[in-house]
Amino acid sequence: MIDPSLPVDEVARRLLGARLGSMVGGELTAVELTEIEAYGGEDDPASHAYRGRTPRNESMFGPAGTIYVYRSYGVHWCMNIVTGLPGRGEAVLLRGGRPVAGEAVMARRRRRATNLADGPGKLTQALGISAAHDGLRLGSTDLVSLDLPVRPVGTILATPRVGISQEVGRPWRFVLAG
DNA sequence: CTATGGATTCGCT
DNA sequence: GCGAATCCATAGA
Repeated sequence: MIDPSLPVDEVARRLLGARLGSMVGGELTAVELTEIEAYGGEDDPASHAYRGRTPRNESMFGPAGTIYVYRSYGVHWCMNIVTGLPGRGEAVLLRGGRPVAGEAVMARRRRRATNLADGPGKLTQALGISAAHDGLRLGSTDLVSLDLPVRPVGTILATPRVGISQEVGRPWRFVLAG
C-alpha cells in the first residue's frame, strides 16, 4: 500500500488523486485527495516527531500505512498516513480532497452543502475520521481504504507548507492543479 | 478580521 | 505537580 522505501515527499506526490474512503456508522464516504503535505521525522522541526516519541505521536513511529490522527487547535481532527521505515516518524498530512462518494452524508456531518473537504479539519469531519481511527493501519482495517489513482493525475504543484514557522524553505506541500 | 477550542508539551518549582 | 505557551483551522461577522 505505502512503499516504506520511498521518501516521504515522494509518497505525498503519489497519493495525490488517490481515493480515500471510510466506513463510519455504516455510511460510506470517499474523497479524491487534492492537497497533501509531507513531514519528516526527528530532523524536521515542523514535524510532530521532531521532539521524539510521545504519547500523542506514538502512531507516527509505526509501520508505513499506519493512520495518525491528532487534534488541531483543540477543535479539529487531522489525519496523517505514516511512511518510511518503522521508528522514523515520517508521515503525510492529508489537507484536502474532493468528494466522490457519500456527498449527502458528508453534507450532514459538515452541516454544510459546499466546501465539504477542502481543508484538513473539513476532510476528517466529512469522512467521519476521529481519534478512534488513530493507530489503525491501511490494509488491515475495513474502516478506512486507500486506492491509488488508476491513471496519471494532472499537474502537481509544490509549495511551502502552511501553518508552520519552521522549515518554510522546504516545498513539501503538494497540490493538484485545477 | 476575530472568537473559538482543548490536548499536549515544556519549563519551572 | 502546576501553570503557561503552543498549536499543520474553521466559521461567521
